Amino acid sequence: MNASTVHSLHEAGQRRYAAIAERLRGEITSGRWPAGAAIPAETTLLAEFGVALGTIRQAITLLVSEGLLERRHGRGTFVHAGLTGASLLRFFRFGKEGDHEVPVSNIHKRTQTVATAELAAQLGIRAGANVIHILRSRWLQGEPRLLERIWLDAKRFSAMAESDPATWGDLLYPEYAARCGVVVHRASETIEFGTLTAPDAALLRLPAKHPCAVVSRCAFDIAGRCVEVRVTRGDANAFHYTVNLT
Amino acid sequence: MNASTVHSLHEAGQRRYAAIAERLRGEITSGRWPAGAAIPAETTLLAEFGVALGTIRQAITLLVSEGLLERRHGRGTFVHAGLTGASLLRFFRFGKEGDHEVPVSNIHKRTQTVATAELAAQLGIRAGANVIHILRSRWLQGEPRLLERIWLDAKRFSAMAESDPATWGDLLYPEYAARCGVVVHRASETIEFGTLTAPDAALLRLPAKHPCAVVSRCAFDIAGRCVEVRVTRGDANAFHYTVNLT
DNA sequence: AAGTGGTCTAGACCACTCT
DNA sequence: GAGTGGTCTAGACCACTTG
Repeated sequence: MNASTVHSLHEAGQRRYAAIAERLRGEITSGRWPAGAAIPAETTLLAEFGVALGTIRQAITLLVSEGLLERRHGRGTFVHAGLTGASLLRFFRFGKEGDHEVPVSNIHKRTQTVATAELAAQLGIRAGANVIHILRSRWLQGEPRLLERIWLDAKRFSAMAESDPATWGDLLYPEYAARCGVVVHRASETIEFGTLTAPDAALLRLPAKHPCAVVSRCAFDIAGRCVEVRVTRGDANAFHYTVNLT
Repeated sequence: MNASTVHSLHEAGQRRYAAIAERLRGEITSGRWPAGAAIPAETTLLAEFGVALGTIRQAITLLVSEGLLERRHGRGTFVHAGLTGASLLRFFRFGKEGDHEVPVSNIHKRTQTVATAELAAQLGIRAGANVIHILRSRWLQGEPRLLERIWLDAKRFSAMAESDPATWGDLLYPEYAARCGVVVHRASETIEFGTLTAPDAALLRLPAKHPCAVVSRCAFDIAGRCVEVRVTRGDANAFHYTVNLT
């Protein structure tokens, strides 16, 4: 990391703390500072950039507010470790209220196919590029509750094509991190209602055309690239979703 | 506002900026500093509390991050003005995509009734207390799209019981602010799936038992008290809702 | 004890908004 | 030009975590 241009960036009208934040952001999004790792101490950065403590702290505070960094008092500042996925499925209501058991995964299919234009646009790859497609159901209390279709860029996730699905855990995001070095940092979900096709209904042990909730998710890495597209269906009558709005 | 205790609070182990923030929070949540009003300048507060600029700024930053204050460079710091409600209904998809027209309101009923135990618990009043109940539909492109049931504490919202509904605008939150001095600061929504009763279906010009999305909202004022309970129903096939997760 | 982030000071100067 | 919030400095000291 070369600090020499920080002051010249400042001359160009940019704030010093913003210039420093941009440099740190580069270290993070490029992966040179990997998820979960500690970044240099504030006093180290202060000397490296030749600025006052307050300026370094302002830069770090900015990245903390963006969710890229986490401060831990007395220990250091760390690159945000990413989502496990467990917190993203708290929305379906099955069995006991307040029960946050992770549903068991049952992989039905893992195939390679080519991206449609729409999927390619979402994943930021070219139409016709290879993608991995996963079909799985997720079980709670011995019953299939959710049906998930997942698409991944085959190039980036080659380890997911080569490894044995039986060795995967119930949560896929830790697998992405461990096997492919891809950390999911945020996600965007769209909720709609529909009805189940006959094959999907059979997998969920529901009648064909049964009403279902459809949750379409795009998961993004720390650099803001979409890395996974996932469509989840479940019984509409067992669906509830809570959101806080400001 | 008496600043004399700030340093003594500090002695008690609390941080100075936290003690100051607590004082400012009191001015806001009590209504002494009303929504939309400017608070004293940083230099004024600095002198009043006898602390350095950085400490005042840290206190204000805390309240900004809580959504209680808004900074405007060169103009001042203001108490958050509250939600209009327009941003809360961007989620139903009707007509053209990206169209954010505000649906026209049609009041069907405004009655006084008594709170059930559940409603009273939500509104923070005693069971059996008087509440105002409003039934209205909301129209877009000449069609009824949403059916809303709204409950308000009759004591706090007496102006909504006395005024002529024909004089209300399509958005109720500005009416609450203007007529009752109640500002909606945040809201919590739960989404579920259901089917329409015959009377509700008739008002929405849909067949009885038609699938519907049910959005149940609690709206909170700046002090965190629930001031409105609202249940909205609309055609499930026209529903979509997008959320960002971190 | 050493190292980390957190708080606080006192003061200078910059950038934006309004009159 | 006057008043507001925004940036930056140089340094002191506090609170938390780990070896």
